[in-house]
Amino acid sequence: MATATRDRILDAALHAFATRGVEGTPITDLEAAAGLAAGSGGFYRYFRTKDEVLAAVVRREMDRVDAANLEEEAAEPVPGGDPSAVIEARLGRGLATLRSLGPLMAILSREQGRIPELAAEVSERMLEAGLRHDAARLAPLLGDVEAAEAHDLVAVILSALVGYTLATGYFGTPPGGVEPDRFVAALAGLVAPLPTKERSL
Amino acid sequence: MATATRDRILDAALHAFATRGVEGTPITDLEAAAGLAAGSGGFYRYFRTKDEVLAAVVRREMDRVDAANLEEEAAEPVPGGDPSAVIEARLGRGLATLRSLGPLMAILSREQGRIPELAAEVSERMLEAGLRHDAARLAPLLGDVEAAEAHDLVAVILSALVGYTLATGYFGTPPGGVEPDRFVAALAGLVAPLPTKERSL
DNA sequence: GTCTATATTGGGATAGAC
DNA sequence: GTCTATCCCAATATAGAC
Repeated sequence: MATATRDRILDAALHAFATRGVEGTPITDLEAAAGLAAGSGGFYRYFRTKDEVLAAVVRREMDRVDAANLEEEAAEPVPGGDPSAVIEARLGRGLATLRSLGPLMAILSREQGRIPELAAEVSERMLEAGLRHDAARLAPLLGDVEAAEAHDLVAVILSALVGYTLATGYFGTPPGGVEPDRFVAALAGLVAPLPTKERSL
Repeated sequence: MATATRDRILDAALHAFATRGVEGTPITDLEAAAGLAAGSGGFYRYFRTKDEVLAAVVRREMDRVDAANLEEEAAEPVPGGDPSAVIEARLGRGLATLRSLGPLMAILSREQGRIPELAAEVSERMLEAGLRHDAARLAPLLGDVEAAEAHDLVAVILSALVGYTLATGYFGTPPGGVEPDRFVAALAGLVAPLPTKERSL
């Protein structure tokens, strides 16, 4: 099985880059973690540079999450029922998705603008596309809220989820000691009281 | 003036660490930016290692913000008036403070848990203390909201501000293209409709 | 307090055998 | 496809003159 080694390098890189950073991870370590002899050039059979692995790792994670999102949405039941319950459920799933992206977010946090093309790609695929998608799904749930307002609202909600996830990752403990369930409940408590379609009927 | 050089090293380190990371910044560069000859050991007259500069930079920034916060609060007028206007004004100031912390946040994002003691110090001084402080100031504005709810609520608000600031810093553009004023307005629009003291009277 | 010069090391990358 | 061996450079850190 030829490419199994390549996948093991990617697995090792995802974990090592997230915990110790790209600069902080010698290629030697990736070789060792992938079952190659440390210090041998084995790595270079699969990637030319460390940044090439980085890009491959990031793209593989994005693909993985896209696929998971598609699957999840296909499994989602018809959206009938109490809009505020729908909103809370969606917030919970959104937070779970972000948490599954923990290692990727840790890597991006560290690398920041070092590779602008990669940052732009992530911004578009993970942030902006998700934002448009969520705004389109939220709007029909709200009554007399303009589309532009729904857009800003989703930006606020997404920022809250991202900020919570990042802060938890940085410090190892959630801000204020607020556990995920309570966080989602508090956020839903802010969003749900808006005039929803049910109530405005 | 003996310590002027030390301050210039700190200035250079704050900027360089924020943009290129600690690992990505050779001590040589700090020397050059501080007006010393690159490659000379001039740096070592003031700091023993790069991590020692890092800690000094982080603490200086925290001190600076603490001082600014104290000053700002002393200048704040008596909180009479419309609670929702007070809330929006506070959110705006909170976001401005976070943006002034941009370089520090960029540094912390990159370093993550590499120096746990430093991370714990920042978590307590910048996040947890601010959260307790804000919760104590928000609670009297809200009517029939429990103290525990106010606490969770402030965690959500702070997460939103942090997420917005970090995302803007990472990608160079605010999430969804929502500019700070509109972001604050949207967030205030979520918080202000809660039962405030004025309305419940 | 700052310089020139340099010792030293860690790690990226390659050549060529197996 | 993986190994041993090695080249090479960048960057930390020090010694000692000025």
